Amino acid sequence: MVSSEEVSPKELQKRQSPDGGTDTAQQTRGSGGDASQQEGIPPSNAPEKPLENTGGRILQLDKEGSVSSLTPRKLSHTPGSDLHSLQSGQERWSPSIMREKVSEDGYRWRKYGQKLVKGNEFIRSYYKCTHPSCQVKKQLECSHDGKLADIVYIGEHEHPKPQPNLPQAVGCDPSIVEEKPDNLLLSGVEESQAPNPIEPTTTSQISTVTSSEFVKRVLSEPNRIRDEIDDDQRLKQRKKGDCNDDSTPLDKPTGEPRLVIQTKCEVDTVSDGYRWRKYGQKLVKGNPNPRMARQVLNEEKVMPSPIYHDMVAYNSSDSNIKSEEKMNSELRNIWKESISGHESRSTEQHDGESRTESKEKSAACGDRTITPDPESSPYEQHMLNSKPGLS
DNA sequence: AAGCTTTGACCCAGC
DNA sequence: CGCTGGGTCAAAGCT
Repeated sequence: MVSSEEVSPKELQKRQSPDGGTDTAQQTRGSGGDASQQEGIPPSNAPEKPLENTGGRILQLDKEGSVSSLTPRKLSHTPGSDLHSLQSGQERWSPSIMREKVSEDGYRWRKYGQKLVKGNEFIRSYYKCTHPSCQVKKQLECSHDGKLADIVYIGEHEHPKPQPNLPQAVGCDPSIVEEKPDNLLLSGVEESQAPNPIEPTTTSQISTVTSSEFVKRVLSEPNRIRDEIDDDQRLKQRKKGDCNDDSTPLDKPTGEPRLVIQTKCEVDTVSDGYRWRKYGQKLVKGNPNPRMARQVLNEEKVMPSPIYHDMVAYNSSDSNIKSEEKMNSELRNIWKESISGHESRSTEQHDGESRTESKEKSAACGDRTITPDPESSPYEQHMLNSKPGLS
């Protein structure tokens, strides 16, 4: 909505329509209407998403986080564009992102709903994996600005990723970008974030089930990812054990606790990369309805600019939970260790950041900051370490 | 023509 | 028991 650029017919429509444009009208119950534009995600129509650049860089991945392919179709700012911009530091892409959009996670997603969640702060989009037998879902929350607030994955893909080369429908996961080898940004992002979660310490333990694979992918390097992914997935699945191969383990509503790891991506001006920070983690019980989690999230996500990312893991057994606890303690240790090693690094980065935009970020994040929470810290540390695309 | 997004409405769980 | 809010459905429209 904000955009002042071209207005697609649809947009016009929306604007004209009562709801459409302005959204946020609360759609408490029905969602519909409004947010569509903000979403920006779906490229298909929404040209408007304002990219956000903070200081020349875009902090947000698209809402979808996806990186769409660059084929030029309509221009719009799409989410992906942001990424690009990030990279190039400027323009929106023109790309058509719509259909060509590639989900970073490598899967295809279909949007089946959108809703304005409480407070209207964020618009939540619901996506389902288009794979016939896959019931994985993901929820993207975007701020009005079009910034990606957070992503929640529900379930795990039990199927191989669609061919990367094939045009992806929609999805974008900010977090994952493996699909595009080229994307520096993306790769940067991915890597940065990836490393963390996956780190054996954290990831594997934490998100044993679900997101693990996802995370992994993210972590893994863009290039090799593809090949590895399949293997990884398999391995993970095996590890999971409790989950059946084909079924969607996660989606089971029945009281399986799920672990939601909330991470935020920040642009590190200094290193020129991205850093992912864990800013929250919670175990959500009950049905997939992330309500509880949401509350927490809302609290946490305060800042618009950074990219937030939630990883959700479903734990099917208590044992998992326990392991998590263990993990926590382990993490603490790790964290301590890392602090010594990291500290220098992380601090440096911070410092660097502070020079430029960092202020914004820090300001933003700073609030929520991840305090030395034993749990979070480790993650954070990892993230910090992780270097954006290099390494 | 197929697939996807949009969006209003419905359903259901939690309070 | 009613209200609120989140998740999903499904028709319509668009690419």
